[in-house]
Amino acid sequence: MNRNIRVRFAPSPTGPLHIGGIRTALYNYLFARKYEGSFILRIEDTDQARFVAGAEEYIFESLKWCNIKPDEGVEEGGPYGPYRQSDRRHIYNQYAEELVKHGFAYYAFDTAEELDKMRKYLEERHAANTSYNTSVRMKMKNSLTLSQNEVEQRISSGAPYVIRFKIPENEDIEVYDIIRGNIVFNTAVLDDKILYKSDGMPTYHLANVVDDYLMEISHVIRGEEWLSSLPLHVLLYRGFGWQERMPQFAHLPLILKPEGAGKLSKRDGDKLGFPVFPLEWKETETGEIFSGYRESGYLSEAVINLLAFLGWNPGAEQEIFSMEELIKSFSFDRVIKSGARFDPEKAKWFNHQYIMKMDNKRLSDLFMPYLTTKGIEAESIFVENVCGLVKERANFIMDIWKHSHFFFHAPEEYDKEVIKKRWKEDSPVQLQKIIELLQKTTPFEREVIERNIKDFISSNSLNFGQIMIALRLCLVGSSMGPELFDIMPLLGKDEVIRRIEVGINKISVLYEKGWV
RNA sequence: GGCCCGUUCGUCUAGGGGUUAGGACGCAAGGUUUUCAUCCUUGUAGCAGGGGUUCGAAUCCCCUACGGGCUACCA
Repeated sequence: MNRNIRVRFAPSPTGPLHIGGIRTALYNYLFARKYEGSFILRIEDTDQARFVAGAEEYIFESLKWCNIKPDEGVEEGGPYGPYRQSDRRHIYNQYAEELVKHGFAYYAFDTAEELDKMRKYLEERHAANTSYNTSVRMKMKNSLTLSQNEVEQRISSGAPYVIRFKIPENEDIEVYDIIRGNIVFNTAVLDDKILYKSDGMPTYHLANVVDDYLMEISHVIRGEEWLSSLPLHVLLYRGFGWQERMPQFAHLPLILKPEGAGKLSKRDGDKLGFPVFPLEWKETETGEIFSGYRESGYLSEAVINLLAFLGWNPGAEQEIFSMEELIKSFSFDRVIKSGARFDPEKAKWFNHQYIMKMDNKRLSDLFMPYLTTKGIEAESIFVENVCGLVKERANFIMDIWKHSHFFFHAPEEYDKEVIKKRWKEDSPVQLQKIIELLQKTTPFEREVIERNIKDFISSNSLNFGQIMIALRLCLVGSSMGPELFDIMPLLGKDEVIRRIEVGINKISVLYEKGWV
């Protein structure tokens, strides 16, 4: 590669960015980092009608959460700015005009009604193609059919017009795609796409080519949905005389719905119980809420890891990759060509892997807000220790509560099935002895407690499981959770003894009344 | 409909002429554990179909089928 690597992620702020977009951003980012190039974030907001308030901020925040940092962009600035197309609107017109001047484009004045009529007409005749193309453009109202005089008159009188690209009649356009190899398109099936809209804004096609050129983009890495417009873009580079500086293209496979047909879309997630958005998004008009990975208890590292593996793999058996490792291993020749179905179960597994190996401090920072929601206040060192004990059984951040609630409040109920199976006539007597034993246990630490209790059980020839479960019932309320010898020191001597006392009373009552 | 892209276990994938077609998720069984979870072991299941090319095809070519994308003054 003899050119500086410069790639861009170019989302349009028409709504929340979904994980397909995040993955595109990620691949761009990985590629840029790997070759020490630049990753540019460009906002493509040329469609004023589809502008959605807050969408741009959402994009920035999502990328931040994912730890994908642009080198240049709206927020970062940079030498090729501005990085928002609406802020660049003044530069596109001259390029569109240039194409007209050189005969690669033309003005068109057709109204929406006229276009409609044309399509209907062609449809009725079962035309292979109902688009504005080489075979119909000479029948429409444009600068190819109207006299120069009339064209000038219309434009100067302020009549609305667009600029369309004049597609060559019958020519094979061969383009190389890094992922797919050579692809041939015949221009006969292409249409005279609008480059410049009557509202004074360029369309994606014009803006994207002009900006990629001006920003010296070396590689265009985008979703497969753009593959069909690739020949148009190539023709545009050619029309401008920029073919020498045309970027290389890589069209990524799409992320498909977990079941059924089509690419992953907005409503799939909440329908099937997984997020499709990185961050929660609330539709301002309808108030509809779309869940996000962050709010659903996913770790951003896990999301990055699982997204990286949707359409790419390192060719080795390792599956857990940090961002640094991804950067090191990423390459286009290991990007898959076919679309990948999103698998929520595998996503869950990835998250579990990351929660298990996550540092207790960070985990507790993430878990703390959930505790606050429950009205629980706890010291962070205590929460850290709790997280350390239960993290391996949590798939999501909030699962920690499910596995640790007994650390924060004494049991109010006792699992009846467990009482029935494990509580015995003499359980209260034995537990009473354990209370006495624990009272004398100092320091109240894991090893000491364990030794004392084990000695007690064996010297009295008691059933280990029976005693331990009775004890667990008192402390936890059911037969779940980490090792009791780990739980007790965290709870503290006083609380442990108090819980056993309460447990003896309450469980005995249940047991005697035969409620179990 | 037209054009383009694709097709290996249910899902994500390894594999580029000779493999018992490998791994992961899921699922199932067993083991470990005072409990739950983790963990370990084992099992489950796949080259879309048909033609070629070849001594030999998951691998190369063609056709069919199926899936997907695009087909807007949207990106």
